[in-house]
Amino acid sequence: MPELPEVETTLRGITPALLERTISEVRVRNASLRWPVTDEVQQACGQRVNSLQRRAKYLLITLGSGGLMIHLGMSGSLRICDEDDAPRKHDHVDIVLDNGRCLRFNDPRRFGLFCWWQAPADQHPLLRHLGPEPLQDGFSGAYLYQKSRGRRGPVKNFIMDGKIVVGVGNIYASESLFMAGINPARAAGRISAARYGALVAAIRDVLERAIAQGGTTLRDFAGSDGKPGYFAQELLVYGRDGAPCFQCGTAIRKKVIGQRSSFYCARCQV
DNA sequence: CGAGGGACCTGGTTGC
DNA sequence: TGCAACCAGGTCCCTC
Repeated sequence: MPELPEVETTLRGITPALLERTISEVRVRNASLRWPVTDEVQQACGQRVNSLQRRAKYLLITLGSGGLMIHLGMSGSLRICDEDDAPRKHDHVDIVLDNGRCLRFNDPRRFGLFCWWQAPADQHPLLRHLGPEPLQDGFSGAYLYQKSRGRRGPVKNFIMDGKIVVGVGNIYASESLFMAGINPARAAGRISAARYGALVAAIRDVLERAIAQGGTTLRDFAGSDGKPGYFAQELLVYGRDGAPCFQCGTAIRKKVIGQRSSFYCARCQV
């Protein structure tokens, strides 16, 4: 479900409710996520929330010592509620605050992650090998060009590889490649530096606009306030197979690349 | 090292 | 209406 804009939307939504509050309890109703939720998370109890951040699609809640890390996987979401509100189906974990409010983690498919980390967070095994953030310095056309030399695989897989750059998921990979006029199946190592410059600009542009719209709601994404994201209406190719390209009118195609559905215009994207 | 495929899950939609 | 098949916004891990 969530790509970087949806995680960023969630982060911004939950931050005011958590910041500078003390965690009174961590309630685990169902520990069987992708990795089992361990008792380590109980170290959060009694600690104050110093800050919340996002790294890639991971949410980091920094406490006085160590912190909690949450990943929403394909179907996860977070919302703020009262601690005694009746849990809904797939509400697996609660972070109960000292004011009776509660951060509730819901994840039907249970691909998500809820774990404890010890500082420094960036040395955590899941974070250590991640590439640069797409909206920060260090991510540039020159960087992508250099990293892609010798790569024979499709450029779409390349930009979705978290070791190369984080946060570009299936929707925004298709969108940014369309915006840059690059065919998603083209070998990453056979794309010029200039075209990578255009691709970086497109990735930044689409992610920033999606964040401004509160993310993309395809079927069930909602921010922490329960509201959907409105970027779906700005999608240029994703989910539009058979419909006319907005640039040239040719029917948008759908093709499986790297086991994921990809959408593109065969005429505009070379 | 890179590429490709399977794995982990539930639930909504599609097609017979 | 019933039921099976297929599909879904992620990413780790194993093999070649």
